[in-house]
Amino acid sequence: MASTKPLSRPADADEPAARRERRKEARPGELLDAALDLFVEKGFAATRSEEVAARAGVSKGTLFLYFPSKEELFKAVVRENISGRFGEWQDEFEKFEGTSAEMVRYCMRVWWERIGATRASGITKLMISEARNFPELAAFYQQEVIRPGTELIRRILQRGVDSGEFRPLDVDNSVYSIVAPIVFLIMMKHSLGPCSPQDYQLDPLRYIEAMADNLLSGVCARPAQEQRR
Amino acid sequence: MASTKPLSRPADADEPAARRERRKEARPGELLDAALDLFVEKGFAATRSEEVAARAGVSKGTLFLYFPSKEELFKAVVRENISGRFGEWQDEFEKFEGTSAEMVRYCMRVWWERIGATRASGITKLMISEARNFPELAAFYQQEVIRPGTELIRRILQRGVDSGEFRPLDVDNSVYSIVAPIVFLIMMKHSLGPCSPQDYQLDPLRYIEAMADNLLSGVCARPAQEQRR
Amino acid sequence: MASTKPLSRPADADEPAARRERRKEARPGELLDAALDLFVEKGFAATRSEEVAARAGVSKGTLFLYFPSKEELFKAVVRENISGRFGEWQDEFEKFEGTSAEMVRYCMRVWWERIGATRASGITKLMISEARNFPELAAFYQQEVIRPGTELIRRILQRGVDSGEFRPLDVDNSVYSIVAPIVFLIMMKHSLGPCSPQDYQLDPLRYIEAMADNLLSGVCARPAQEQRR
Amino acid sequence: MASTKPLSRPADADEPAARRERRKEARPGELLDAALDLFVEKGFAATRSEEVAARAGVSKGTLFLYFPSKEELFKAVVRENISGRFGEWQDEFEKFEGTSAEMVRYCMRVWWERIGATRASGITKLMISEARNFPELAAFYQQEVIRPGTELIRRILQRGVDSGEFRPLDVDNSVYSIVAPIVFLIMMKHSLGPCSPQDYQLDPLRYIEAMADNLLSGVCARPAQEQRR
DNA sequence: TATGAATGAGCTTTCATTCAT
DNA sequence: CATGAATGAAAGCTCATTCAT
Repeated sequence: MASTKPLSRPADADEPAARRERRKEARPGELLDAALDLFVEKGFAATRSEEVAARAGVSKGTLFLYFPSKEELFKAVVRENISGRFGEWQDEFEKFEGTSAEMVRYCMRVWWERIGATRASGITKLMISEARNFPELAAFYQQEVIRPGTELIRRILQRGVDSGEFRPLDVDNSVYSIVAPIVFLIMMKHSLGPCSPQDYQLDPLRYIEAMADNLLSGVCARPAQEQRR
Repeated sequence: MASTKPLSRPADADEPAARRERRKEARPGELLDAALDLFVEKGFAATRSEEVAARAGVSKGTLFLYFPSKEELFKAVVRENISGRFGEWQDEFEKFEGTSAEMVRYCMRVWWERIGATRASGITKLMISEARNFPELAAFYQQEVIRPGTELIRRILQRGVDSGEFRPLDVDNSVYSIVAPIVFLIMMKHSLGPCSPQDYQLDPLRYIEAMADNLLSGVCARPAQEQRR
Repeated sequence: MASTKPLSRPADADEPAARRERRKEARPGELLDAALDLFVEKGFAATRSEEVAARAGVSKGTLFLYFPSKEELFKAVVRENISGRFGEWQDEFEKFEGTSAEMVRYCMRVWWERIGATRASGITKLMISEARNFPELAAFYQQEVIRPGTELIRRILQRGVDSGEFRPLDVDNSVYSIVAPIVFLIMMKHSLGPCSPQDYQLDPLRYIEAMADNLLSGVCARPAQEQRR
Repeated sequence: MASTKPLSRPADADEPAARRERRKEARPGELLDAALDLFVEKGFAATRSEEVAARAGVSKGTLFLYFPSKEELFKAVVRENISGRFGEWQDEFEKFEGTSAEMVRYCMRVWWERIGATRASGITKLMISEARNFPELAAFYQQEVIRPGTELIRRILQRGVDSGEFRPLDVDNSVYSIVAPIVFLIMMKHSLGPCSPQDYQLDPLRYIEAMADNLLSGVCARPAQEQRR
């Protein structure tokens, strides 16, 4: 999880010939990867550019060949990792055939698999830690991630309410019943988790299961329950 | 929220005479207050000690008179603001007479009033942002806050399960159905919130209400509902 | 001439008591002195800030305590050394009782004594070397030095022409018959002079004398000459 | 003045065929041209080798193919542009048939046409700005330019004195009555001139005329004047 | 030859920390 | 106790120079 070693370019098969070329094109990506890890781990200010370069396997100077400043590097890291997957998801959910409860479960699981479990999740921690220092970026993140993300979830909930599958909800706020557990999981993964004793580590899949169960069924016992799955 | 002046200790009626001496004794506290605000806002590394001193109304030198280093200042800030209120709360809940559902609601509301709405909430953001840079502090926080906090909540849930008021739960994970919304609210308050447009600001009390509703009753419609409040 | 050693503060009599205080007030001046010498000698870009600090007897950090950047230091050096002496000179010349020829001689000699022979003359070389890199400063220098300087000299010449003591002149250009030798002398003093063999060193007073003689009398022999002095 | 493109060698009729090869041989010259312009404009230290290469239309690497270092490039620029034309001029003046006054005028005009008005004049500014940083070069310049130049002018003056056309002069210093206006004109052209308002721009030919007039006839009115030209 | 990606010494600037007053 | 001038290690960034292609 957020390995501290330079990402080995996968299966670096390198016929000695074209190596230089391939490197050149890979450089920005390798630098962004290294920067993401370090920014997430230590924060923007505490990360030294030289360290980013070193982790990407290049020298200090090379970093500045591709990014004119540490701040621009930060911006690039954020932008790079916010490839709007929301459109794709939107489609997926529009075609979804199951119940809204299934959609909620599916949504949370899929999020974990495609974002939460990957390095991209670090961006969330990054943004939360640095938003006040980079208001323009925070606004960008708000636009590109938060707004479409909450909108997507709002629709899922609204669909359930409209169909009568869900009770009438304060939809605006209920969105966070899905978002908050997800964001919390990321925070654990990237900050306190690595510092916690074994018995406090979360098991992400079970965690998500429980969050979904509680959200859908509530914790209160019910007279007659058909309940989950 | 995050006032820019040292929080005047409440009702500091300031008879002009004794002010100087009182000030002197208040110094460390004023410094810790100023430091908390700044660390929360900008992070540890990006906060300059001179700014802390200035906000506390003293000179740079004075800061180092009370705290031998910026790192020690940070630790003091964290320690100072982790008042183990859990003992007191433990008592409160032990004497609590209502249903477990009421306890959950009460717990969340009380947390908001006594922590969430105050400057102390900044500590959470601080720890999440800086845990990796201060592992000892993270462990301390784990000990003093997370462990007793989750324990407290676990008991509430367990009580409900034992009494049959709650259905059988994955109690370990369900704790986070309460914790996550709370932590998420703090994060919003201290990082993205101040950068967000008006219509994305959370209304804390309604937010908590919705979180509690959803947690207790679930979002799925029920055959016969007596539901909330 | 532009000594390469730190200017020893003269007779540093320093009663041990007030030293810190006195230093503090002297710092900016000492730094400006050091910077002037080095900028004149090596040019702006080739002068390292640390060297300026060292020559002023302080550390690198201290320099930036008084001047926010190397460029601001440069500007301060130029401004500091352009104390508009032209007003004072204007008066002096207005009250001048002798012939216009005497005025020309006096003007050149006085310039040498009060500017040329002092460190202030370095500013001229500095501006000429760096004007293209600091157009705003060049404009400032144009305004504050060149314009009033040429104006002053133009009046002297015009006075001579008006009184019939001088022949009708192309006054606009003739101004440079006085300015050019002066500027040239500075250039020699600050650039090639220190690199030239002994026998090519100018003797400033004789040089000025010759320039004035030639300007006033011309080099061509005259039928009947009362000539110089 | 100081064109921003490599000066195309005159009449480079460019039959498309042979261009490539010719280019190759022209490389060093183009680099020297570009370097001269930039060194004159910005000084040695502030000129980036990449910019020199770019202006010469080649890559950074190519520059170092022809010149082993920036310093060597600088030296080459100076050497290249110090063509000892003095031999040729010497001959010209030896055969000169007119009066010594005419020689002085001719000398100044010719200098302007053949040096002053060309890019070669930049060398003077360059040497004056950088002499202290390149003492060996300064010595070289002294040898190759200053010494023969002043010698040449000294002979002109001495000829006039010997023939009785000029009055007895301090010949050593009087040389600078010719040199100083010339050098001053260059300085204006290359440093403050481009930063000055329109009305402070010199008209070189009139300027030279006035300098020569004043030098030959002096500014003082004469009883009977046969005067100039 | 020519290129331009890569390097790293070196420079400007910052800021935690010290200490004379 | 309190100050703030002074320090210098450390960080961001530049650019002359190298070298694989």
